[in-house]
Amino acid sequence: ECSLSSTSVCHALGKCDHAFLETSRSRQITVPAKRMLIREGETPAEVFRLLSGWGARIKILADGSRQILTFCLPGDFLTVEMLHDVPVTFSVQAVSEMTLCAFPKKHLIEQSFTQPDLAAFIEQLWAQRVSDLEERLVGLGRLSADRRIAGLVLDLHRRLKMRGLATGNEFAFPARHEDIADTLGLTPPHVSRTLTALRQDKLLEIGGGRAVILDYGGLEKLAA
Amino acid sequence: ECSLSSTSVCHALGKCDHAFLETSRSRQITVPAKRMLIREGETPAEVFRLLSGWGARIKILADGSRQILTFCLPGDFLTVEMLHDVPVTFSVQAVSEMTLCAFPKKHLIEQSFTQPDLAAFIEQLWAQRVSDLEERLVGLGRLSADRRIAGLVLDLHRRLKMRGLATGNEFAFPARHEDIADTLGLTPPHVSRTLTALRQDKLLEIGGGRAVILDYGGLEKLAA
DNA sequence: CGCTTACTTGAACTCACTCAAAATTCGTGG
DNA sequence: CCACGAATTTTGAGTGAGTTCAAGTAAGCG
Repeated sequence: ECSLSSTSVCHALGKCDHAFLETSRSRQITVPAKRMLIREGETPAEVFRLLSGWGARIKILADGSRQILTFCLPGDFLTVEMLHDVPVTFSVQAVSEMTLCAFPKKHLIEQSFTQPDLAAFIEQLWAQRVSDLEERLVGLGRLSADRRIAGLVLDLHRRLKMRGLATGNEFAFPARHEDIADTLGLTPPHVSRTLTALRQDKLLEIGGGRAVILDYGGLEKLAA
Repeated sequence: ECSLSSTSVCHALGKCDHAFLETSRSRQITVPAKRMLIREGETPAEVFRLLSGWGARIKILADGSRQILTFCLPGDFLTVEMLHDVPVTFSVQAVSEMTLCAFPKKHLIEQSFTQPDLAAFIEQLWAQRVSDLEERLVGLGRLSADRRIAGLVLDLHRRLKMRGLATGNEFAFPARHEDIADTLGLTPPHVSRTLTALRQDKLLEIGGGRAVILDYGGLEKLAA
C-alpha cells in the first residue's frame, strides 16, 4: 500500500504540495528484471511510480537494436502523460527487479479540475524530462565515449543523491554494460574498455552492481 | 498584427480551440539570420511564435561548439514554458531571417485559471517536443550519417507539409551544412560528402536554399 | 558441478574526423 | 550589371575513435 507522497523517495521530492494525491488508492506491483512493462503505442490506464529498482524508457529500432532514452530511478514516474489518454511513444523495460505503485489515471484527471496546482506540477515534470533529454542529446552528438560515461554516471549520482539513495560517492548500479552501451550509443566491448581506462585513471569504478566515484572533480572535468 | 490563431499556419494546427487566445494583444518582430534571440538561462517574459523563417534551439558547449536541439519552423513556439517563469534551458538562434509574434506570458497565466483546455493544449506541446527529442536521440545514438540526414529531412518535410509549407516533395531549406552538422553530430565536410552521395543515388537534392526529395520511398527505407 | 549470462581482451576494419586548399555561391557597393 | 570580398561548399589525404567478430574468462545459479 502506497500513495504518491507516503514514501521516503516522494518526500525527498519536496516542494510540490501533492497532499491531494494521497487520497488516490493505488496498487503495488513487482516486475522482474528485463521484463517489458509498457510497450510503445499502448495507452496505459494507470500512471506508475517507481519505488525500488531501475527501469529504462526504450525504443526498439527496425533492425532490432535498442536505444535507451533514460533510466528511471526510484521516485520517478515511468510516464508523464497524466492528463491525456494518448499512446506512449516508448516502451518501458525493467533493468533490475522493480517494485512500483500504480495510480488510475482517471483519478488524476478528475482532480486536475479542482487542483490548479496539478497543472503546474505536471509542467515541472515535463520540463525536467525535456531538459534531461536535451542534455543527453548534446552528449550523444559531440562527446567521446569516456566523456559520455562520465556524464551519465554523474547524472545518475545527482538524481540518486537528491532522493537519498547514494551514500557519499557510492551507489547501487544494477545496469549492465549492454544497458550503458544502449544508452550512450556505444557497444558493450567498448564500454568495457572505457570503464577499464577510467578505473586505471582512478576516476570511477563500476562493477558488482555498485558504482564508486573515486575522483568527483576529475570526473566532472572530464564530462564538462 | 497577429494573434495565436489568426495566421494560416495556426489554422493548420487545427483541433485545439484557442479562440480565447485571440484576445491577447501581441507585437510582431523581425530577427536577422544568425542573430541570437534568447539566451540559455534567461527568463523571457514573452512567448514567441514563429511566423516565417527557421530558428534553432541550441546549446553552446564548454569548448565553444554548438549543438542544435531542434529546428523551429513557422507555426512553432520557440519556447514551451508558458505557465512558469523558469529560465530556459537553451538558446534560440535565427537560422534564416525570422518574423515572429510575441505574447506576454502573464496573459497566458491569467487565462490558464479560467481555461481548463489550456493545460491540455500545453501538455500536447510538451508531449510533441519530447517525442521529437526522443526521435532525435535514437538517430544520434544508432544511425550512420546518411540515415541521420534522411531522417532529419523526412521529419522537416512532414512538419512543413502539416502546415502547408511544402508543395509535393519540395520545400524551402534555408539551413546551411554547418546547421545540419550541428544538428546531427557531424562535420560540414562530411555533410557535403553525404549529400553528394544521396544526390548521386537519386534520393535527395539539397542546394540553393531548397530541398527536393527525389525518392520518398527510398529515403524512408534508408531512414528506417 | 555444469550451464548460462556477463564481462574482458584481441585484431582487423570502417566510418567519420581533421586539416588544408580549391572552387563555388552570395552579398554588396561601384 | 558587373566586380570584388566574404561566406559557404566541395574535394583530398591522412588519422583515429569506435566497431565487428571472435575467442576466452569470470561470475552467478540451478
